[in-house]
Amino acid sequence: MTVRTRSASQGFGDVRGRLRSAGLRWTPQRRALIDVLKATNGHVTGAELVELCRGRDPETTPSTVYRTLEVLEEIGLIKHSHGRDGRQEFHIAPSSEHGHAICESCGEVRELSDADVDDLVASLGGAGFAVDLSHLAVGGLCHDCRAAEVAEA
Amino acid sequence: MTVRTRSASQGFGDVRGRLRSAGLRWTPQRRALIDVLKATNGHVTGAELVELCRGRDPETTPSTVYRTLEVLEEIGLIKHSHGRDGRQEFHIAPSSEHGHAICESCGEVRELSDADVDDLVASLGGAGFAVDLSHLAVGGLCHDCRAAEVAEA
DNA sequence: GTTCTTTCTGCAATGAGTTGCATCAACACG
DNA sequence: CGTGTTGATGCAACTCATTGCAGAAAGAAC
Repeated sequence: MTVRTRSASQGFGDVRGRLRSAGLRWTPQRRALIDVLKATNGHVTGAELVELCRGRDPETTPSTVYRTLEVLEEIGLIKHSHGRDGRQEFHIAPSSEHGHAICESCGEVRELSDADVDDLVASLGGAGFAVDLSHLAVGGLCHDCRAAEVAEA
Repeated sequence: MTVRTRSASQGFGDVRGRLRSAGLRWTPQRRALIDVLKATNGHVTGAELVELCRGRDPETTPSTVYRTLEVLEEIGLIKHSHGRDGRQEFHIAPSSEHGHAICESCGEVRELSDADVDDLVASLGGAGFAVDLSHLAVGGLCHDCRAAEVAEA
């Protein structure tokens, strides 16, 4: 059913088809947002996406952007999580689910490997809790920022 | 320096003194919020706290509540994290730091044990990332909700 | 108790994100 | 190509949270 490739941007090839087969529509606004998403590599906040869309079409309204993001998440094209300040961060859906480690000082995001979380997933799984890796966010300090804090003290 | 006890509510015994020794002030508004916090056991959102404070004093303004929460977090009395919807959740500071597993369906929150996260902390620590356990949030489905979803399908 | 310093409060404005509702337009069908 | 159905859009209003600023008041000193 689902074709699995390694490329994260693979899914962007036939968004229209994916929407249609879900009974959803292909509109200029959605096309614009997808173009914007294609052009970003990494993680973007909702507000940033609204701004970027406004760059293409100044008429863009936030509600449409956020609703479209919801839809795109439903069809598995993107994922969102929440940064340390509680703001949404979107990223194009990876081929495999993964969590994120976010530096609370500089905001740097790194992806968690399976090895990082295996034990946690197993431990909670044993307790009946099914972990949703895509929503796993670990706060902390990255190597550089920790070094900087130590130097300060 | 810091007296360590097992009781999470221990710290609430001398908030006034703790504030004073940090050059901060003891005001009616802060007293009200602390009373409210004492009365909650578990996790509360910012908005809920504002509402609860309004119950005691209808004049309460959000900015004061949020700023006081910030102060209380600075002196280590409470901690906050972000729920699956990005809203803040506050809880009285535990004797030991711990993460949370949040059910994305029913919102149930359970605390993570050290055993749950040991491997993750070690793994990231090896890569130079210092995990802040109090900000660790794992999304997923609790036992009951997972059973319900399976039954639906 | 009066005075002074400095923090805190409350207001008003702002930003991020969400929602209800009337209107509009994809797109399937004839 | 015309038409009808249904999903999408845009607006306006709303919630949660944050911030700048002027005035209020806690607490220390006298």
